[in-house]
Amino acid sequence: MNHEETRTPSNFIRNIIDADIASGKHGGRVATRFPPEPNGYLHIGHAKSICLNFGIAEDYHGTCNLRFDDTNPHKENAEFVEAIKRDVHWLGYDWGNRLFYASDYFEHLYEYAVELIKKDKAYVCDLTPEQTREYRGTLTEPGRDSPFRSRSIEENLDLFARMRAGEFRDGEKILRAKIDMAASNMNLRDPAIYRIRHGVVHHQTGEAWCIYPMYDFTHCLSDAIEGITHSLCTLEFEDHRPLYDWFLDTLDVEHHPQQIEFSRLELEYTITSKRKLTQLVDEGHVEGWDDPRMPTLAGMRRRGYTPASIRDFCDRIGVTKSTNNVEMSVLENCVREDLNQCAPRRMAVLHPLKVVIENYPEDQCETLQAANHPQDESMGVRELPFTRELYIDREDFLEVAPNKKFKRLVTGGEVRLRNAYVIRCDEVIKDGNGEIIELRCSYDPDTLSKNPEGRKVKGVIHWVSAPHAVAAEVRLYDRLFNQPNPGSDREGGEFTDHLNPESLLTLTRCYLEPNLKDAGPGDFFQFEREGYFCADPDPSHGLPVFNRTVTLRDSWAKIEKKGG
RNA sequence: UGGCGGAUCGUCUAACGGCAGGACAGAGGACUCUGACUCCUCUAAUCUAGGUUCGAAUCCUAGUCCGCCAGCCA
Repeated sequence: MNHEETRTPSNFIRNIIDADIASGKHGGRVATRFPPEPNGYLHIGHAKSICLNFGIAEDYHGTCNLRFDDTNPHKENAEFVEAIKRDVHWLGYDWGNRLFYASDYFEHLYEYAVELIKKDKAYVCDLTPEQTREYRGTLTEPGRDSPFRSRSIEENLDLFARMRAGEFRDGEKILRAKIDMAASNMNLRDPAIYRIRHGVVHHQTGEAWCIYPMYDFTHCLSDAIEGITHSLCTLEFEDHRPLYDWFLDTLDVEHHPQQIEFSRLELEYTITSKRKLTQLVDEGHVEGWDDPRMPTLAGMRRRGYTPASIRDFCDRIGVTKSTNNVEMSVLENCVREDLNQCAPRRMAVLHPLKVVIENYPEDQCETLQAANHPQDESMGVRELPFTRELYIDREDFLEVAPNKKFKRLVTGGEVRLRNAYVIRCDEVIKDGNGEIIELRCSYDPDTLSKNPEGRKVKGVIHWVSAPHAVAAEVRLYDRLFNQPNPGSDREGGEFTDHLNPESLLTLTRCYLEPNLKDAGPGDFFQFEREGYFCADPDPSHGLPVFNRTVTLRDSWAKIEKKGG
């Protein structure tokens, strides 16, 4: 196959859609929807669904609605609604004028419920929640009919109207679909479709309602009302499909969308359960929903992940029904690939070690030029001040080379200062504790943008001019959990037991090249030889803060590891 | 012990009865003023057992293992 332009690989859902279009089903129309409940922030798992639904709409010249599944006001709020809209937009998708709320349909849904009652397919039930559970039976035993199952249509109509009017307390009555208490599929054992909820203010409908429809009843009808053709959801709703179809077959609706289920994204070393993410925030294990260690879109944005890299990731992991556990390296590769192309290069010293160039004039300051990108000239150049006193990274100097492969600075050895001169280390200055505090070096004036005569200098290290350096705080992030599957509590432990205590390392004394002084929130860079970083919106103690998005691929670390 | 679903290189995924391919990871090498990037080479898979067929990852039969379901959550 040589369809290089075909970026989006095919999958079983697209195959179904292709077949539907070929057969003329839905008149060849494609309409999807992304239906989050506004009870938390969007995470990487939602990104998979967003890319799937909006991606299909784009490729098939169809539509994709953003619909808030807001039928449980108890857990939802307007802050989440706004955050979700912001994150979908940030990811690069636009719902145009197709923003909906399930609550837009509350009146319509109520009428459908009345229709169900009139068809003798729903009844008001007075059983307590405990009794309902007892009557439901178990996985292996059938349930028993509720004693209220045989109420007359007239009585049900009256009772349901009075439920709406607020005549009954929470839990006193529910409206149930009349299906089959002996069904092997538990969802069909007369599921609840309306419950009573007093005293909650719904973020959209306020106090207009005291009864709220359940998911199963709401979702299929919302899809039908919006003319959705393919209703894509995750695997745990597979058992609900017969119920989805039952409502649409029983009621008089114009469209009957097709529900198709795919497997949830599982990512190594992370969790994507909303309950658990909420717990991380509430218990203060992280700083908030947008903590750069969170797998939320808000967190990933703050961490420096680009929308393009997340979309690319979603393309690469594919869509199937099989259980999966995607390696972190796939995600990391996606950001590196994107950032490598578009991130300007800068120099930043994370663990400063003072270097004095003894043969460089004390009052001299040269302005050197450096490319913003080694492969992309269009990104231009920047200026770098070079002076007698510099900082290099402590990790780039060792008194004695540990092995022949070590290319950095050693006592008496030479190294190239990136974009500048070759220097030699002549003397090591230590404090009373034997700690190295300064290096005395000399430079070769004849090595600016050319190789030294008669010898080879293999190593190149980064540096900043001491008097020009911008002090900054740099935060190095590592995985939030130290277990590949922190969410699967096999041994009955809490998932928080697997939190990585070293997920955040804050460096408070870093020195950046002066060009970084004007970086604005969200600006991203490659700090050469260190990784990709982006400017955090909140300064710390007056210092600019940079977050490490991801390290560079590091083959030296592998060599070191093997050698040690 | 009920119902529904799943199983292909280490990981993710392709194949629609006809050469098991790609990506990530891993190994080796080339290049390099980033131990980055790029380039080249290599390693590596059809859950098991039968059957149908000229030919099976794909169809059939019987197993095995894994996931989901007993909210007035979604």
